[in-house]
Amino acid sequence: MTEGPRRQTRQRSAVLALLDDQDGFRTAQDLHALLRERGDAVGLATVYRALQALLDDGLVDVLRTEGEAAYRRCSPVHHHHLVCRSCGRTVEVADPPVERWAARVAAEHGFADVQHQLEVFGTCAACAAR
Amino acid sequence: MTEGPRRQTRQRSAVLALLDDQDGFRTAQDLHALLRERGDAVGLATVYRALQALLDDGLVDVLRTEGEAAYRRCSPVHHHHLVCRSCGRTVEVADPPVERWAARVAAEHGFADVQHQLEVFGTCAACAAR
DNA sequence: AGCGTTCATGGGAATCATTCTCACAGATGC
DNA sequence: GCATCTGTGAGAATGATTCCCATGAACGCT
Repeated sequence: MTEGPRRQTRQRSAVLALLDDQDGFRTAQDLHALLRERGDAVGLATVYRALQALLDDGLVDVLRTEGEAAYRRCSPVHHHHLVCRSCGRTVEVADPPVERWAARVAAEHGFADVQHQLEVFGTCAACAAR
Repeated sequence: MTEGPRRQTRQRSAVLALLDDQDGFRTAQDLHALLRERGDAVGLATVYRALQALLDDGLVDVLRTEGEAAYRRCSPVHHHHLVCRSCGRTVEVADPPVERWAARVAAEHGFADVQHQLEVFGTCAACAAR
């Protein structure tokens, strides 16, 4: 999963820095447009490559719902997200019980080398008020 | 989510019948090819429309991982999947604890109208043996 | 059964995200 | 500074999904 050594370039730093400023999940296309606005333009293909690399290194999370994939900067430890359906705001949450539950259920069915992905969607307080 | 009344057509029945015969998740393209082999051909666009309708009615589950979406016939009650990474075989599992956990965590952060999606991936016993 | 309305179909074009190609630029190591 | 080798970028290519629209088939009614 973690690939060999990465070369540090202006473009990769730009993508990561931009992600740090974002609150919720952003698509590759969004990031590309934002970078262009911001002044330090990066090729679209490069944005995709940078995101793939960051994903391999566990520095971003990906969310594939409808159509396009969305990325978000995240802590490198395992966790899940609470995502607002309407504004995209996200909260990282840990879930010890689910970890154990997943491992147990998988074992019961003879599955090994287990991973899981869990996303919780809802409407956040701010959006519900509207 | 559940749309208006649906018209019952040969094509929709064919898609649903085919899904009933499948074991794991299948992409729309796969289903289209299988239907063609089987004799009762259905247009690709129609396969997509049928799957979308079935999805709205809660009769199939969708899995969006890499590239294309995969669909599978499922029971209409809420549940999750244990999916073999290598052969695609799936097992439906219920998870009362996660339900409660998700609801509680969401409430703590002021989120309402909560939904969640959880998939567990692993290598099934048969595939691990190889 | 006949009929009209309305929704579904299909095939090819259109869309859209993502990946590939390849010549060139820049990072890294010495 | 230099050689090497990976990263970049623009556009083409790919591939899944959706749109368009003329034709066909359900459904409700009589």
